[in-house]
Amino acid sequence: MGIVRKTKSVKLLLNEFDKNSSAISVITLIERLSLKMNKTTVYRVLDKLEEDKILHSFLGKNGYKWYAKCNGCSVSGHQDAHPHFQCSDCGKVDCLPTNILIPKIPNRKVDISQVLLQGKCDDCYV
Amino acid sequence: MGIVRKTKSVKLLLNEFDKNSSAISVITLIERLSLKMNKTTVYRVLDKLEEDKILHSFLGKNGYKWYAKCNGCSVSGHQDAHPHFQCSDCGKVDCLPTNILIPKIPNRKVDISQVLLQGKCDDCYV
DNA sequence: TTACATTTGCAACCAAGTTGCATTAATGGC
DNA sequence: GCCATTAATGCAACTTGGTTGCAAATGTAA
Repeated sequence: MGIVRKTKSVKLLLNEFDKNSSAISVITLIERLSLKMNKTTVYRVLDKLEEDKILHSFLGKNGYKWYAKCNGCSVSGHQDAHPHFQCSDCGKVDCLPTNILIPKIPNRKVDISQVLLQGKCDDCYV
Repeated sequence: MGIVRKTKSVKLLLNEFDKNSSAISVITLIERLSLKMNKTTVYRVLDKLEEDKILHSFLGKNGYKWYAKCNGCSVSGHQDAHPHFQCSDCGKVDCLPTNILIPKIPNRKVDISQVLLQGKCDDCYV
């Protein structure tokens, strides 16, 4: 049903994404907001923000859930074909503005494509 | 250190991949072999088979670990740039022989690229 | 201000994967 | 084939990301 009430928890979470341009893992959010809200609330609010296409989620390298602000997504059409890049050194994750070309797969209908690239980011690349 | 001894567990696991051409989730393997070996052993043997490049692993749609036979991988060079396809209906996962073209990303060094496509497979596509 | 549905906190739970350690079983040398 | 060595296994307990049920708190429309 998405977000109905602008509660303190919703504002706190949105604020985290406003002050940070890259993706944030749920684990980090729970840790960072541990004094201000319960982990159950973190999970539930993130769920709703994703329903409303304000955030989108994906899985990082260990299967942990990450969230990032949606850019150019509407409730009707969620545009999540962009790849995500995770640094194997510092663990940071970014959404890449690039668009990956997924070739037609015979006998299959592709609905979702998830691309996770791993390597060294700008800061960690010596 | 990889596989050193050809134990019963190793043979049983390899046998599962021989009789099945698509990828198998660890969960399925543990379930299927529950009478013949412990889940700890399943995890440990799979680890070693991956070290030896006999199997390769990747994460399915819920972050669960899947394994599949390596094809054209050697201990020196592991070729895992192929995408994986998971059916959203039956859950089956296949390695696709296609090769995805990952564009150069500025300021970043890409070492691993993981592509998970989701949709309807041949059997479930009405 | 009130009423009521939505949201939250809490505690208990679930399940995938890991760890430590004592026991078992491959393997190489004889 | 037998034995000693050491890798591999089983087991039970644990870790941890994520979920659930329910009572209490809180946002909002009237």
